[in-house]
Amino acid sequence: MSGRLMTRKAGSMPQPSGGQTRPPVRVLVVDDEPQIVRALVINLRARKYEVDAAPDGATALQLAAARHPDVIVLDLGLPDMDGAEVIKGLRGWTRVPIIVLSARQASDEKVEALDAGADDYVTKPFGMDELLARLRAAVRRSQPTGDGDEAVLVETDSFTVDLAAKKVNRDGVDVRLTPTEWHLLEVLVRSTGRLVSQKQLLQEVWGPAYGTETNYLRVYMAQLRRKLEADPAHPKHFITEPGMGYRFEP
Amino acid sequence: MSGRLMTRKAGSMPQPSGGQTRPPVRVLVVDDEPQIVRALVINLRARKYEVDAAPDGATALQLAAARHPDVIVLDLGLPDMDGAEVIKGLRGWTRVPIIVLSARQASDEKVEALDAGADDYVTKPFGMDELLARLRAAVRRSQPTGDGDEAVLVETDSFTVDLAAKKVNRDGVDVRLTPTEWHLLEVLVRSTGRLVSQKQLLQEVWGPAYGTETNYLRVYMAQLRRKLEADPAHPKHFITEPGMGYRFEP
DNA sequence: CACGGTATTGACGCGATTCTGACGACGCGC
DNA sequence: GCGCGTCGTCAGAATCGCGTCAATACCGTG
Repeated sequence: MSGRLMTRKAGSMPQPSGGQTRPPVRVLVVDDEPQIVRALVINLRARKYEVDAAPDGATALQLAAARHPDVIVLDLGLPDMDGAEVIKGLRGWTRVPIIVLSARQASDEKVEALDAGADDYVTKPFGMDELLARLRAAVRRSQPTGDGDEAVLVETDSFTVDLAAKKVNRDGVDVRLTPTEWHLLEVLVRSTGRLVSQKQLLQEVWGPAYGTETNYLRVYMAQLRRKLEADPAHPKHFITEPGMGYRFEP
Repeated sequence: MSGRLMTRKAGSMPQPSGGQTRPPVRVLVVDDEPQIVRALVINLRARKYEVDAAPDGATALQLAAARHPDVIVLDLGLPDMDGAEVIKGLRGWTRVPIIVLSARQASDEKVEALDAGADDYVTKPFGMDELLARLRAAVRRSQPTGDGDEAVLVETDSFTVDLAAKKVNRDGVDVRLTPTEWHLLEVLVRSTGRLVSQKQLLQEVWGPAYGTETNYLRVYMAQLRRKLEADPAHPKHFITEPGMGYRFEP
């Protein structure tokens, strides 16, 4: 085994997304130098990114189409294609963030790559910390655009919840909910299918100081059911798990 | 430094937006070194950007709130505030792209700035061409999110809002609105159908420092309704969601 | 300096929302 | 069968938020 690049910088580096409960982020690394690829793959995998690698432009375009990465790290000195061509090939159909790597310091090339559609440009040799930070920035930036106004609709057979617009529609008419009712519904819907403990619900909606006032839950759960369930006495979507908590089922 | 600090309209350089018929892009330059500011302002104005400048962090935050720039160029070595503080102050209420300038090459500082919410990091001395390219990249990136998917004309049964012309027409006659009224209407209309929280409204219209002065909202919502609603006492388009915010419905 | 228009406050009444306690129903273990 | 704990329901009381009005401060213009 060749000498690995141990670039793990200890705890000094803040990593906002935590790395633990972050939704999986897929990275496509495009470089023809094996040692660079290896270093990147090791570092990225260590930080729980899903990593694909491509050694040339053709493979890169193919993998990008097949795997739909969340961000692409692209070296410009590829054997088969000009870097700008790769970028344009990608930009023809996707807005995925592209971070360009290059050994050349020349300003012209930076301008060309950026204007071709790249999002960022890092010159080699680069600090792994910096690249990772730029990668985080690129991913963070694309989050709202990527899925900001989609997948916020949750439907059941009797009503529809729009988390973005904060609207509930039932039989074609909007249902008015009070702030507390909304908050409660939101927490439940965000954990669709999973059990949410009473303590967790109370602390989410009423604040960390509340953990035992289960009567609040009973009152507001009843109001939610009255407003949303077809038969409030026999709820089908807001399920009580006695002694444990509540569960929302679509 | 590779580039001169002179405006070079090089024909070879692709300028996607054309430069002439591009919608006006507002840039906020934050730096305490007058010569840097001057160079940037000259170059940006030559390319038809609208430019504001601030010499320190406090002014920057204030101007950002007042002028709503499309992109911010931020020097880290400000006299009054730490750079990361400025970034966080901005990120508290806006996603405007931030390009950080700094004389320090240190990787730590780059990581810190990027993780605080910056979009890009350029070290001084920098090539003007490169900075402009990164600026174009930042603006291009934010276009779809910024105002890509919203209509310029919004119609209701009693009035029409033209966001581009900044005009409201009711019963064939234009309605006069004060700047604050416009700003409020604009924010609401840009989120047509969606609920906008009072905090968000306050921070968008009055600035990031305002988050609790809900009486402002009450006063100006009343004025909007009086000017635009058929029956101000029973609004059909400017809906109050008690305890949560307001919603514009067509 | 006076003036008109605009923005910022403060005060008040009313309706809606939240809190709270009481009661009965149900399931479960003994 | 009985006691116990948990849940659902209800209604009154306390609180909060909103719309409204009016007074004051601000600011550029003539």
